Amino acid sequence: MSTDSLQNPTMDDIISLCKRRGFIFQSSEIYGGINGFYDYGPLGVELRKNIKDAWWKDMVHGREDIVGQDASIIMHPNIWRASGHVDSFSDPMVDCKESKMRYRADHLLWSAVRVDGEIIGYVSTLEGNDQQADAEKKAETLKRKAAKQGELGPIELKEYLEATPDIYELIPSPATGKPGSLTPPREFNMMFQTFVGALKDDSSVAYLRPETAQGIFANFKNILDTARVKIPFGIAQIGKAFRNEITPKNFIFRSREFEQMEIEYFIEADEDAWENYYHEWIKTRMAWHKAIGLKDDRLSTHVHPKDKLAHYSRACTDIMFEFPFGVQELEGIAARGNYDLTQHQEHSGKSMEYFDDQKREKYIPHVIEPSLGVDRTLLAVLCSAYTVEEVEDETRNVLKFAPRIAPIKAAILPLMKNKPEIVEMSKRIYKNLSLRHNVFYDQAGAIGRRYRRMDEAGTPYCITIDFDSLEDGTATLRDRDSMEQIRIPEGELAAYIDEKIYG
RNA sequence: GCGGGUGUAGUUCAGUGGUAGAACUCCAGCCUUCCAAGCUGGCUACGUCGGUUCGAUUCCGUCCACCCGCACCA
Repeated sequence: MSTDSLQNPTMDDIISLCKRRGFIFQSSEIYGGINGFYDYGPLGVELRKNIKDAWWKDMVHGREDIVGQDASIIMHPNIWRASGHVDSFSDPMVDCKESKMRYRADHLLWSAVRVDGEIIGYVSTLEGNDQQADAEKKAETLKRKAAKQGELGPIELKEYLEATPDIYELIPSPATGKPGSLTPPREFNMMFQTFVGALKDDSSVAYLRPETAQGIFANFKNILDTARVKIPFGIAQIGKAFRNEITPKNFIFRSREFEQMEIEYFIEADEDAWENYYHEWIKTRMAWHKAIGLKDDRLSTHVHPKDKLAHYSRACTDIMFEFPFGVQELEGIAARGNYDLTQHQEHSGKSMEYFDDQKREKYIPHVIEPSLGVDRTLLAVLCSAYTVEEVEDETRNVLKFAPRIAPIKAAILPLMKNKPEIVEMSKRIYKNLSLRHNVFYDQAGAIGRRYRRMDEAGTPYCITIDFDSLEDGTATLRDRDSMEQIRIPEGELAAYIDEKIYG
């Protein structure tokens, strides 16, 4: 039987399949949907759970140096002041009414233009390498147009936020070069707000967490005191996070409610210690992505240039995946120094220091943070698994999931549904296997059709019971990818599937 | 937020100012010893609200959602 892989799937292919087979639905669909939210159906929830379980098993259970936790979604609002999210997540934006361009207010720079000390107008530019040169050039032009003689004063660029309201309308739009079209800075807060308690006032404002990481830092001391951990060690967490994105897009890739799998890995505070851990984590995480079935040739890394890093950050590498809509970030691995713990020590007034028995000294540990999106990973898994093959002039849709993360591990299919003995044996096998795996029983339709149904659900094994089974106690086990069949005694089915799933 | 496009069955698409049709899927039955077979029957749709009209799925507007650009993405 010859098989050929056809071209890569488009997002439409993926979305349509997700809907058709019950992986992912638009949230609140019967009410017209809600932008940026998605629901997981019967197959989706299994796939998602398996991905999370694989991560937890490999990163927590499979390692002696990492423990888990699960912090609440709503936490003390001061956590988000300490982390910087209250300030940095509310980016003030400026719109140009003329050109319809939108700018971050801290990226839009301006300066008064003085000739012999007298203000003759304003210039604006965008943050960038040549911002000063650009502004000075514009100032020259302005001076020439105004036909002014005299000495041009120095151009001192300031952020738009530093302008007073009466100056907003004098600053020219970078797009049009003319003043009068820029709006005042407007807040776009990315954190969802709610109120804790019955009273709706400023003192009861709380936030849905925009990341899970801070819940780990906030519990650092508790875990240090109870879990008998020693540097280096990590705390892992899987949980929902919420961001009120301006523009959610690309299906579940950027949604407003999503789930993260994060580790804060605490290490010595020496300035030269972090680099080894950092590179080790990049390797570990990259290997994990390949192990759950992401296509090797679609994975890559992106190293953040030093000048783009936050001031506290030592280094950051993203693991990228080639989605149908482009190469995008899957996971970020950041060396964050001890910024977060230090911030919480300052804001909470509680010590975040660790006493190192070996070194006989106290320090605030540094941290490496591998942070991964569950939904993005799931989408990458779907993109990697989706295969269209040509089989004897028919096309076959197959999701080639690694057996470990496949939603359904095996389907039990009686070859005929109107032969009681075959049905009885099939149900017995189904019941047995269902004790340890998510298996599926299907007796409707021709056998070929049932195989194809399972192919599109990504089920790695189909077990078929026929007349021979009644005679010799074996069943046919059909492999999803090769479509080849072998006969296995009923009693060995469970062990065979175990072996394939867990290695 | 802006510009453009789209919205009819589970999916992919036809079509109409007099309330709709296909293919595949799905369900039931018959048949069938292994890769979407056949036969019979069946379920299921005009995104929302409003306007025009005797009558709107169709024309117009609104909202919602999706897609493509732009901008944004700690």
